[in-house]
Amino acid sequence: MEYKHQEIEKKWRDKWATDKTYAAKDFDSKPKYYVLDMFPYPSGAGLHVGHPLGYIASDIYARYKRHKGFNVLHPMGYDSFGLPAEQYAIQTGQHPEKTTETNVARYREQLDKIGFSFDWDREVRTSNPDYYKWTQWIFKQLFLSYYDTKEDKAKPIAELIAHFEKQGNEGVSAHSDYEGSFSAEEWKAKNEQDKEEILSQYRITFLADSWVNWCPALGTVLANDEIKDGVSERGGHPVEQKLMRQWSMRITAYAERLLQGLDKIDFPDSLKEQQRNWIGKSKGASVSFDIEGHNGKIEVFTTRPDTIYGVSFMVLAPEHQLVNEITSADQQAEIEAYVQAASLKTERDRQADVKNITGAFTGAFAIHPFSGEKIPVWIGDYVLASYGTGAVMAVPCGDQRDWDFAQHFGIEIKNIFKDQDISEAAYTEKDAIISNSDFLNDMPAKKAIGVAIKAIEEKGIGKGKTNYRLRDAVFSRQRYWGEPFPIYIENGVPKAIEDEFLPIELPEVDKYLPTEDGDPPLGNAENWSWCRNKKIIKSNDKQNGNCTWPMELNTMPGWAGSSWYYLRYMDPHNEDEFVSKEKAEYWGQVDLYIGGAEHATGHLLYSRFWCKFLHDMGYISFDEPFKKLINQGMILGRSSFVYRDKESGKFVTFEKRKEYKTARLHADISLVNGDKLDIEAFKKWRPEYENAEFVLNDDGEYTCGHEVEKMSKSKYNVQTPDELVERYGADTLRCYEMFLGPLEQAKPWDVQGINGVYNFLRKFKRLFHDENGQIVISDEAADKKELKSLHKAIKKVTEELDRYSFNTVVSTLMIAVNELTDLKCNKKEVLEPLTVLLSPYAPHLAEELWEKLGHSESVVYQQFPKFDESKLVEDAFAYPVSFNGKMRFKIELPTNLSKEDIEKEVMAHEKTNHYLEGKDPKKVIVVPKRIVNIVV
RNA sequence: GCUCGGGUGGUGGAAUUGGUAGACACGCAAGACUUAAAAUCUUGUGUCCAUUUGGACGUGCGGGUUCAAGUCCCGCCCCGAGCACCA
Repeated sequence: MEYKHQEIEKKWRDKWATDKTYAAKDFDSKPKYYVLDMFPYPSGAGLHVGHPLGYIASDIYARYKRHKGFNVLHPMGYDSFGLPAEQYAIQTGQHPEKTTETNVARYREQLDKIGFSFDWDREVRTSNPDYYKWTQWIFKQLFLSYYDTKEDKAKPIAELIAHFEKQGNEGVSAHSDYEGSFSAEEWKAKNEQDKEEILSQYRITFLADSWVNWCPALGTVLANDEIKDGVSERGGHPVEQKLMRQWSMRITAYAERLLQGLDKIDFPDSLKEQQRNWIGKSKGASVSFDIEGHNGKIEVFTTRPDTIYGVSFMVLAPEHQLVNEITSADQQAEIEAYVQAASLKTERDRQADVKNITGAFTGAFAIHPFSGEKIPVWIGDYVLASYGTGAVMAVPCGDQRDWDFAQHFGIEIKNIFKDQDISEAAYTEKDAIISNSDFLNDMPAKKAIGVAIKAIEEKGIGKGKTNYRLRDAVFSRQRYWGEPFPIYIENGVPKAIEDEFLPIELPEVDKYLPTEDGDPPLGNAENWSWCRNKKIIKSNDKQNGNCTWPMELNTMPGWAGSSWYYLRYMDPHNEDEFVSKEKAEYWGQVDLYIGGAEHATGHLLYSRFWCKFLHDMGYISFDEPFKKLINQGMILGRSSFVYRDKESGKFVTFEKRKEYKTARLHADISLVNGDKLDIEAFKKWRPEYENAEFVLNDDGEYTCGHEVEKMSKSKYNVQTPDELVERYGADTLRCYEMFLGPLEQAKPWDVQGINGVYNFLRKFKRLFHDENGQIVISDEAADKKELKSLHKAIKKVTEELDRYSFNTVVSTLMIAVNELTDLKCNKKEVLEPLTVLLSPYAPHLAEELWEKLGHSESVVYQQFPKFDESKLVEDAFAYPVSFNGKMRFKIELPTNLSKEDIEKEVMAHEKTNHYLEGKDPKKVIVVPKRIVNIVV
């Protein structure tokens, strides 16, 4: 009897599409459940078997929840703005939209073959104007808001302006870089540019000159999370620091809430840890040091104010503003040379150079605020301009870097720790007793921190302060294929374009490279400018020249569209709102979110940030987007290698490779079966191998070497799902990908075991048929053994799915099928629920069998079978688990029995009696729930 | 260096709260059906000792708690991931 998976799967795929079987209903009496996948960037390479892993898991869960009576939202879309399509456009001139269209079509085709229960009517694409209209709109809300630190939420900037007009910036509690003060009159007297200069220091998205990561090779700026090890994450190009006028997001305003919010969401520990790390909260104090002979002060941040008497020098970052002012004449040349050298170093050089201690003395001295001592002021690139205040008070006895610096330059190292030896290294633990420190003497360090902060505050030289490592995120990119900003620049002042003109659609350009003036690609668009009559002029209308303002030429980064897409799925066709309040209220948070761990500090942090903002503005009622997150592990490729003798050019089998001088070459995995090379296929693979010669092993075969690597085209180790779907069917692929191991774990792809899963499905199908392929389903009542098998499976599958253990479910079903096959069970009473159990994993086959059972309605609408504990009791048995003067028995019994019931059960039970035969049970002791101690 | 994971047969991996370690599957071996191969089916498969019944040892290493430890506690070793001049 054949398992015609292709036929079956096509039939149901078509039916589901026609019937819109998986459409999610807005508003339903059923409870809602929202299962989301991280939407893909549609790349030209298509899907390999690693991509659908997470989608399969989420699909299984979505189907399970439907069976459990939930109204499930399970959508899919595309993160379709991005670099590859643009680079392809630069090379070929093909519009990225076209490339994207093609790739999306291919993705869709591949996805459809795997039998996902997506509600495709809700598909979104970030590059679609109907979608990015709302990305632009949200951007505007951010632009038109500031963060009130007293109410701890974002508020409209109009309220801040009203405040300025009434009483200047006095009494303003806002997250801002602005430090000056002004009265209402002074505010009103300012011109528009000056006002904006100040406002931009309050806005949540703002345009400002800031130090950014500039990647010359990509021709764009990058956010911190787009840089790994000092080079761009995409392409690995060097990155340098540059002062540029750029859009940024004041995510730092949300640092504390982003940190606190982690406690109420169910994310993997490692990911939470990464976010905590990224936010990098540290508590301490800011302290100002006077400078001898100068008005300025050096402000430092320290986590160890208790060590203030250990300060023996100060270090400023080379970029620090004061460096020029305070440098003495005789140190001028040295300092300038050092600053110059530091500015030439890329981020990467600087990191690589950590062990090299460099610095220069400014010639200036700071005054110790307590002792009044003169402290030399140095500069050094181990102090980062971007963290804290860009200056540190150096305490060599308590900080290893300071210690190294002092040692290197022969600066004094004071010891302020009682009984600690600091001759070889700094003592960095916070458990020392402080000494040589005046009023802090004899205090344990932890106590001294508080006392020191109090003293600092009383003296008016600083205050207790919390610092965050998190930086504001650069929001503009010098690229074409992204969302245009809904912004024009009027006399140097950025202004938001009214909602009625959104979306601002991407203009056509004839080339996708920067302009000759160095403007971003949008600078190539003709008449890309804003007219006072509030329209982008389409024609080359010179006479409007005096009433048009330049448009913002940057586009938004990739994470703009992906920061809120989960909301759009709730209401994808709404033309008046990004999501209606009612629908956002109904669908609420994403209950289960599945995706890769690589977005830990990017997408997952930005989405949380935007969610909190939209919550603050009253658009949505929740302030965390994702309730539970699972990171699926990467599926790695198993590369195959052939070994070519460098002299003869012969290919040497793995066993004999050491006898020759060989070079290792990747061989396409489709030419290899169980490490044995298909020699004929290999010869045909590439023309240059046509006449290849081989040194075979003793069995006359060619064995390949192998290694586990990332799946990639260039390694010839890519397995596409398509070929497997064709050969084994989507149901097999789905089961097999789950069966491979725990979802979260990285695992090498190995097609060896797929036959086992395929056989399982065939065996499942065989329960319904006789040897001739005739349906044999019996209406007879199932016996106890059959029911036990079934209910064991129901119990386990339910428990396993409830704890997201997707891999073990397959085994459980296999066991059930094996048992029922042995029992020759063909009872409808058993097969019906069993089919529903199978349905999330192998939906096509389940539908087919469900139909064979005589049902006209889809199996999708069936309730998940309920576990009946009493069905297990019948077959309870006991066995001895240890003998040590006392005999103990483990007995399988329902867990809800009382101690007395268990005793009764044990005594009454046939098999127990069998074990106890000839013995006289005296006492039964219940240890844990299901374990019974019988003392004999 | 810091933080978080993780070490179980030839392989992928099972093992709720401590309770028959190695489920399930792959691979391998033997057998059945075949002229033969493939496919399929049956049986076996942690290691060691024993011809059998059986026994001993076994979850990275060393201790400990317990009637009972892969699981809990203490001390190490190794692997993976993330962060890292963050003051």
